[in-house]
Amino acid sequence: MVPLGAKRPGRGGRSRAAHLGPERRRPLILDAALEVYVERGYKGTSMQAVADAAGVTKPVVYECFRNKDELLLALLDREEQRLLAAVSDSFLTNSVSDNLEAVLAAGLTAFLAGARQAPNSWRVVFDSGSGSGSVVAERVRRGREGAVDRLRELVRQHMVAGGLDDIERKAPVVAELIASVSESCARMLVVERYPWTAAELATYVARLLARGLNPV
Amino acid sequence: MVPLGAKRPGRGGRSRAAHLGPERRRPLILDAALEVYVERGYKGTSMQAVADAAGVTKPVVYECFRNKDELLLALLDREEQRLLAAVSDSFLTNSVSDNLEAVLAAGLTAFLAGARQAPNSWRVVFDSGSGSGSVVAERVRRGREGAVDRLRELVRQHMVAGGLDDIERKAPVVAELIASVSESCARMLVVERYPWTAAELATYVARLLARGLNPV
DNA sequence: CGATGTTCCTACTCCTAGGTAGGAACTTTC
DNA sequence: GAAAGTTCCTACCTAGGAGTAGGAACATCG
Repeated sequence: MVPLGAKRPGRGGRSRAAHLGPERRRPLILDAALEVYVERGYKGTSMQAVADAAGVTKPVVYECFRNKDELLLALLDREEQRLLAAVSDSFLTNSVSDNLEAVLAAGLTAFLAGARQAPNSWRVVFDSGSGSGSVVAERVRRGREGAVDRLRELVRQHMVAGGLDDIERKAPVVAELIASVSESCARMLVVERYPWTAAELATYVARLLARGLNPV
Repeated sequence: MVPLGAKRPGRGGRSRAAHLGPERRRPLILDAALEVYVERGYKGTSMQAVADAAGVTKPVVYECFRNKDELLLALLDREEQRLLAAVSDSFLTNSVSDNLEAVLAAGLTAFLAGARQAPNSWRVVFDSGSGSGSVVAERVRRGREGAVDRLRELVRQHMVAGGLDDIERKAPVVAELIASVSESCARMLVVERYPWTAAELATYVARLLARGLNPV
């Protein structure tokens, strides 16, 4: 009906997208999805919006991901990997001892430095909390739970070594506290942009926690 | 998708709802909305679902609240009041001194007891975080921000009294930490149902924080 | 160049959820 | 009991987003 030529409804003023195929297109779609997700949140991340941001039309997105859930889970996977990679990087520059404060400081520094190095990844993984619809939220929850489980074991060992009482009840609490404090610190740096470096904040908070945890 | 086979259009098998009028109906709608919100989350809280839960049809809901945002904001207001009332109640049973640990313990006990006493209110106010669409999320954010502001002043005073350095940079961090630790504790009690009483947990955590904050 | 297979785009369908119009049922008042 | 005023319900409209069918543009290979 309308002779293509100028531009039409779907695309703004763009011409036809490059001939890449699903394999090579997929990472680009994820990039676009990340961008949209970060600046428009879960609700604003429609398939149409992602397609637009990728300079492509919806069916192309659907050739790369079967549906919206798969897209978002794939995004979550990728950004989680990125974040873990960044954390690993930072870990290598921090030697770990067996004293609680040092372990906390090193781990927290790595975590915060990773978050600051890949802020968008951080937002996807941690700022999705409840908002995300069912599937994504559930995955985030499981991921966090796994981290807290490991943290709890670590805390328990330190408590045993320190000769504390009532460990079975206290360790889970302390692990949760450390987790939420870590997330809170990351939010201060990434979202609120407090004027601290990752190492500074980690050191300060680790000392605070370690002092509180050590027996009087 | 919906197997509306045996069911009929609007109401299931219910008769006509009582003749109450907007004024008297409004609180009932809020009750229904709370119930739906708590068990189905933000996304699941459609006007239809609220109407069903209230034993009423959509237009009745719209006579009580102009639109969905107004409904949810009204709900947020009401539950926030409930929560504050519960917190005030608990405060009366805890005398406050000028020593940091005692102040923290008293405040935290009140907060946790309030959360446990009105768990559904707590969920609406604190568990809505990012999920809620724009308006509600924004209100929650502002409410939290106000609380952190007050907390920061309190922390600053204590730091001044303690003769600490770099207060302008540290006070905001500590205030944020206390806030997120408080929320984390409330989640342990209300959502995860850890086997602690409010007072126990508050005392334990307050000691931990106070020790960490006091100068060596 | 023409045939073949891939990749992309236009143009739909379907469905959900917000929101509304207008009439039916009830209550109150005389 | 009938008129008047409320309150409620049925039935609809609409926007927007998930997901799809089928054809147009491209690339590649002969």
